[in-house]
Amino acid sequence: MKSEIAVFREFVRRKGLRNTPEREQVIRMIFATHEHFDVDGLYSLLRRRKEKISRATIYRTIPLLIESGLLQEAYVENGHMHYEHIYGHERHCHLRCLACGGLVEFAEQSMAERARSVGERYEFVVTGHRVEVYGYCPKCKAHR
Amino acid sequence: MKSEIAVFREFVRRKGLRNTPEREQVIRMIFATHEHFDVDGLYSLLRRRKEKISRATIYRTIPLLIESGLLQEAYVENGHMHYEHIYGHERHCHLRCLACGGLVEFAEQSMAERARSVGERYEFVVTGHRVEVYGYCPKCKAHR
DNA sequence: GTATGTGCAAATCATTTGCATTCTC
DNA sequence: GAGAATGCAAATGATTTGCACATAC
Repeated sequence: MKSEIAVFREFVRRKGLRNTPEREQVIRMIFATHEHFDVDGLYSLLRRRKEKISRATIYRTIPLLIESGLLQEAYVENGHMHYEHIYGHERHCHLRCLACGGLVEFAEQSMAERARSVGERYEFVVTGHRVEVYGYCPKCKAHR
Repeated sequence: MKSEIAVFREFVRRKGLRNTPEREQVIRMIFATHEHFDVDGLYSLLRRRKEKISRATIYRTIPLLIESGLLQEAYVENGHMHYEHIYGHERHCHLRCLACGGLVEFAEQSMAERARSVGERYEFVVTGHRVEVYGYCPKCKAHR
């Protein structure tokens, strides 16, 4: 299996774009973190590692990563988007508590299968899916 | 089955809030439109009907509608949130084309069942779910 | 060498908020 | 009558963009 960087290099070449050290740093950092991130968190992480990459570059890189299949939007929280890397991972779904905002992840093979079969029914080429289930977690449902 | 307005009135009473004609207009308009909407679209619709309701009121009403179970966030498009009313409807899922942005809706009972069963596994009280599948629609996949 | 990418700071745009006024209960 | 809700306009905060300089191919 190709590395994320390799996938991105190929994508960039195919599109006639250019690869840069900044973009590769962004990719490495994204794949070094366990899972979700937002732009500001990523920016801080990069700064802490002494990488001088601007927010603008991060914002400009993200659509490329999505288009190349490395990344997907996960959910909006506190008014801004959160992303998750999806290359080389089992997809997971999110279970969100509406009261405390808590997030539980779960892997659900059957969701992925259903997503694919629905896509086929509409003659789509399915590349991803996102599932969010909400309700009240054990702690919060007790408080109601 | 109670009307949306009745559900909201009860919610408001239970929370010790107040009902207002503005809120009821918002609810009527949301349930009069077939399905998805965004704040600006709703605002324009209301204006066209000569209802003088400010954007601020719409923004302040939406969280109440979500909490009362009438509405849910559907997806982010063009940088802003889109909502869908969910009371008295079969839930539907979305199939999105990554190339042209096209949206197909589908009802998928099995998704709802899986959502519920996953929630139970984590001892959540499940109140809703959101599924988005993406890929390339028949027209766009041909162009690649 | 040329087109693309980067960083910065300013601009944009959705959403939120302070405040004076109006309205529900 | 008291606490809530509304409308307006200003504030906020995430994201985008113009531009001058740097860099990949």
